[in-house]
Amino acid sequence: MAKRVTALDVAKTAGVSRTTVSFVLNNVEGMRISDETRKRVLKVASELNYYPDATAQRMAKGKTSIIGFVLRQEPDKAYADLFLPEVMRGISDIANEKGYHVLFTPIPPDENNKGFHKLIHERQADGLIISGPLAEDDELVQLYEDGAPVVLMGKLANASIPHVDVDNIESAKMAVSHLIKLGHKQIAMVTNASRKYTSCRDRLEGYKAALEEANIPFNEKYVVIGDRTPESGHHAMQSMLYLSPRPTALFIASDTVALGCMNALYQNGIRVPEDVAIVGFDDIPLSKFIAPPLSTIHLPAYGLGWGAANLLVQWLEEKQIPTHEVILETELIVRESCGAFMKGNIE
Amino acid sequence: MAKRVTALDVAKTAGVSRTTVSFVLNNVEGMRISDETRKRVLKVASELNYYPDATAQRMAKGKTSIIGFVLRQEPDKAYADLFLPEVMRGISDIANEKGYHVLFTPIPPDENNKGFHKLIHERQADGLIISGPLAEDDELVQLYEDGAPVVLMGKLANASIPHVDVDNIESAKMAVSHLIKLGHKQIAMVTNASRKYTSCRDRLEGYKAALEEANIPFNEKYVVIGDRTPESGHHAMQSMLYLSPRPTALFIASDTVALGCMNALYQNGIRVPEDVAIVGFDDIPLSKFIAPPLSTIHLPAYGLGWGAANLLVQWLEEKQIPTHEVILETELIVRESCGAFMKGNIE
DNA sequence: TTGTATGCGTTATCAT
DNA sequence: ATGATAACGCATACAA
Repeated sequence: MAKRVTALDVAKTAGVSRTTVSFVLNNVEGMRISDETRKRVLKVASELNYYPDATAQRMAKGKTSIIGFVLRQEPDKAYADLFLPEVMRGISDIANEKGYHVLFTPIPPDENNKGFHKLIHERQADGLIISGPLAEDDELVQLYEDGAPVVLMGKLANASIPHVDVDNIESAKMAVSHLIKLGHKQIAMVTNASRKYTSCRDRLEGYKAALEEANIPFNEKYVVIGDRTPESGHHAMQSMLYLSPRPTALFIASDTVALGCMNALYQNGIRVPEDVAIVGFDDIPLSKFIAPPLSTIHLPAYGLGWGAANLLVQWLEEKQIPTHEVILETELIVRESCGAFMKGNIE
Repeated sequence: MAKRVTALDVAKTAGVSRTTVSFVLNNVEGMRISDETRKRVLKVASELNYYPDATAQRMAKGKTSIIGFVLRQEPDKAYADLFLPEVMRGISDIANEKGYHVLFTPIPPDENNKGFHKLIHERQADGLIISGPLAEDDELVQLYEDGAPVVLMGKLANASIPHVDVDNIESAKMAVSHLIKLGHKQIAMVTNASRKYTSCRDRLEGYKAALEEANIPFNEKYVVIGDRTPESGHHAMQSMLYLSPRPTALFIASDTVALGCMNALYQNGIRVPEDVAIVGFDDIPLSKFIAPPLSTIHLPAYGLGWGAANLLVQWLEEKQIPTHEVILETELIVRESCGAFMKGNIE
């Protein structure tokens, strides 16, 4: 590879000092530089194909202009979740706009090395977006309390770390209430993730709240743990087939998991929505394309990524902790899997 | 945030010089350092919570230890493709193992700024993995010829840039031949992407080759362009419904696109595989979970990411261009959508 | 075995 | 308006 062109080379060729080059290229205010020199410097820089060295810039400026996106899940699960790509798109868009780069880093929850600390203390990134925090995560809280710019997607129970989230409780309740309104009483739930994640706990709580409101007794046997993948949904469903009475409706707190559930039903000749009604959660891009199209709770995936990145950048630029909580709206999307459009039902 | 702890702080507290600290922490060979000092330095470093500053390290070492992962697609399409996450997992795994970080950067194909050059010349990364190259991409070729470490996922027509890929022609042929073997003669194709991408051209070529081998005339009307998203598949399918004679089988060169096609069929009451047989391409993780489970060509998504990252790291470490071509195996996965298991068909 | 001195390519502060 | 120079934190060749 050709030798690097430095600012000094530009300065020499243009017959000015390094400083002047820096001023021109960075458009420093107040420094009135003759139009002629300015033009000459710009011309030379372009001719020499000069690009400032990012590392040196970081060194001098004391900031990396990198935001880290941390996935707090086992890699196989992190990547199976079809929710992820849209989130990344949201993050990328803001980063792009504000001149940041995105470092992508999966850190499994069981890793005992100090993954977060390392990222921040080594200055790999100026700040972190943490996706899917555990309900308890001391290391994370510690990091925040040390003053590190950390923003969450999802929330942490007992800490006021800035975060972007949806109202998981209310959204889950909305889904289940819809099923109740359609006349169902035996409503089971498959969770989106293991119980150690906040999002799982909250959606479960919403499920319970809806039942309670309708005076339907809660039955522990009607709750099965799904864990982010279609495979886990398939498993969950299998175990539910032998329940008696068999549920007439399912609230599945993740569309990705729901795919696996529906597959298990398909294999067993159980029809959706005729034999069992389903409402999912997330509204992943392909929910509308599967057969039958999935009724679900729409989550603003792009918005979550966008919002988290925005919060973080704000923090970094203004050097003070931004709004602590941003809650985005969700929406019930009625398609076919819940049976609302079947003959006999209104609408 | 607490003031940074530098190597100098560690040296002072331990009562040694900066150099010694550096030697101990980097385990430099040949420098016999007394066990006692070594231990003391290590202890102090740990007590002071010292982490070397990555930026400074980069500066001194002249390398960033970052590999860039570039998506050469319109963002909305890049993220819609369900093939992506597994690729990223493959890249992350290698990067993790070899001590690299991954910079994630979508660069739309129509962008006229020199996206690649910038990344390399600014030294944002030591090398780049480019996903989904266009058939012609002068800028990319230029970069490679300048000696930049660039590895492709997919291949470029007229350049010998190192790449990891599958045999798209042969794989597509395998898919179509399977449909022919099942007795189909009216076989249409929906492409995976627009014609400017190499992968699209090659899969189309494989489709033609299979037809030719079976003496089935090629019909231009039977080829419709899909473009990475379910939406595009839905569109493509709509336009195909009015074809006469209507195809009895479909080769869809992307499972993601196939989802949209199947949805259009579903809406029109056309059954798969009874009315139309389908073979997809990619074997995205959820292909086995949709209804009916999708027969498809399995692509080693994880392996492609892993392989590309591996090639790049090799290049960076050994400072010479690695093997120019790595071709991974594909496999026909027979599920239900192709109708091979229907009554009347053997197997 | 350990310490000294220099370079990496910028930015930014201070003179001129 | 422009130029000299320090500072950023680390690695390393060289000296002791």
